[in-house]
Amino acid sequence: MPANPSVPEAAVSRLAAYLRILNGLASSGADHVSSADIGSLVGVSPDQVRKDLSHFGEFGRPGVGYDLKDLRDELARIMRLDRVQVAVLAGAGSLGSALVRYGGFAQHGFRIAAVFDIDPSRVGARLGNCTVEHLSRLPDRVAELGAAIGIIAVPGSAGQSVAALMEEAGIKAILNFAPVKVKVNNSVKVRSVDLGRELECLAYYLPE
Amino acid sequence: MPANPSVPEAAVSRLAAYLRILNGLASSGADHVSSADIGSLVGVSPDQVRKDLSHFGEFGRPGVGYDLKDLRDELARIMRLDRVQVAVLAGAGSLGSALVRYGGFAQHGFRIAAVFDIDPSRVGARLGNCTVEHLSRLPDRVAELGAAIGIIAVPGSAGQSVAALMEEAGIKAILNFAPVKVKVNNSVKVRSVDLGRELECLAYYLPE
DNA sequence: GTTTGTGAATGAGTTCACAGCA
DNA sequence: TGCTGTGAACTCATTCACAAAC
Repeated sequence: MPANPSVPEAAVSRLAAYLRILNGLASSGADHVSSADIGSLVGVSPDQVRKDLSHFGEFGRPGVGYDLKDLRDELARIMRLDRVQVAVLAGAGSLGSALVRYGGFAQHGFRIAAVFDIDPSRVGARLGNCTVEHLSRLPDRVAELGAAIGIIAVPGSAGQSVAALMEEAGIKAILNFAPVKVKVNNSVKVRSVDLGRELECLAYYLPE
Repeated sequence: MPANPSVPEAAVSRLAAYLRILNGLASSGADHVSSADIGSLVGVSPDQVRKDLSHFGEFGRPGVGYDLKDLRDELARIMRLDRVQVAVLAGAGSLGSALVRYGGFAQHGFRIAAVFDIDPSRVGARLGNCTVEHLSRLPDRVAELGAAIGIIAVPGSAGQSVAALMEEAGIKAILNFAPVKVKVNNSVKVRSVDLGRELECLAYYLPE
């Protein structure tokens, strides 16, 4: 079931949310959940939950619901979150540093195994468990570490060239925080988060 | 033209991107642009550009295109980015600190005018131009500063209560980084960015 | 009675295609 | 000819509704 392109991207995002809920519920004793339970905790309709799951198979029993642990394991497998994913980070500025310190990633099974920057004054600095390395080391290190995920936290002007470097190094998925649209071969998946733009959009909704 | 709800949210986001492009182009001499120019720089179709603009009026001239500065000014007005927007930030942890240091916001006309945290060990610390204040000061300070935007960078467990506090204080738009769905009165606009989930979604697209 | 899985209906947003103006 | 603005066609996702399973 590897990355079926017919599954809406929004559905993939919701599946990640369901998985979190199930992980939370797993520690709290219950052993079955319904699509209504999941939906109300995540904020979507039960129909939506069932439709999202139906892209991948039949996991529930009519009249009963879903076995909590089974469904959790299935979702983790579908989302490739049943193993540790190794990521590398380009950019050790304020955003990059925050991402390394942000515990959330490790907690979700991601390991930021190397950090790179092009600024010599940052190279050699300690950041979390990593020592900042020069960007030119990225290809070698990606190969050594077997990293499949790249995180771009560099200024917009450097975004495209870093993306190209990652692609060349064999990175398969990129989380891009640089405020530019990066172009890569379409075997590489890119998701972009533009913090400035998020705020700009909010301003639109302000009254007068 | 205040926050027409019939305008798709995706269109609003693209308008912000167009505005950035236009700001870039404005310094580079040109005085007219076509929807094709804008589209190719942002990565959307010319049709899309024209359709997005058409929600707000007619800004171009057939056969000629758009006057660069006029369009820039119109978009800035539509997006409420023709004035400085005052924001407050809740959460002075690693993500909150990074957001304050991240120059990008100021550059786009946003001013983070106050930072709050509930942890006494952080209160009083210096962060950018601000001194971290106790969260209980938020309502008074929002009123004093006339802030309309709130940024939530606290753990998930505190997200909902902080959102409620902001709503009560008169905040009209919230950028939420806490990994929970926050519920507020629907006169308050919320956009959420869940960094953990972004990475989780990427994992799905990895081969094997 | 409860809850799933899914084809059909609805709805939202994007793309098409063209009339009309410069 | 070149480019805009926009109704119409289309695509895609969500919601509905119901038969089948427990």
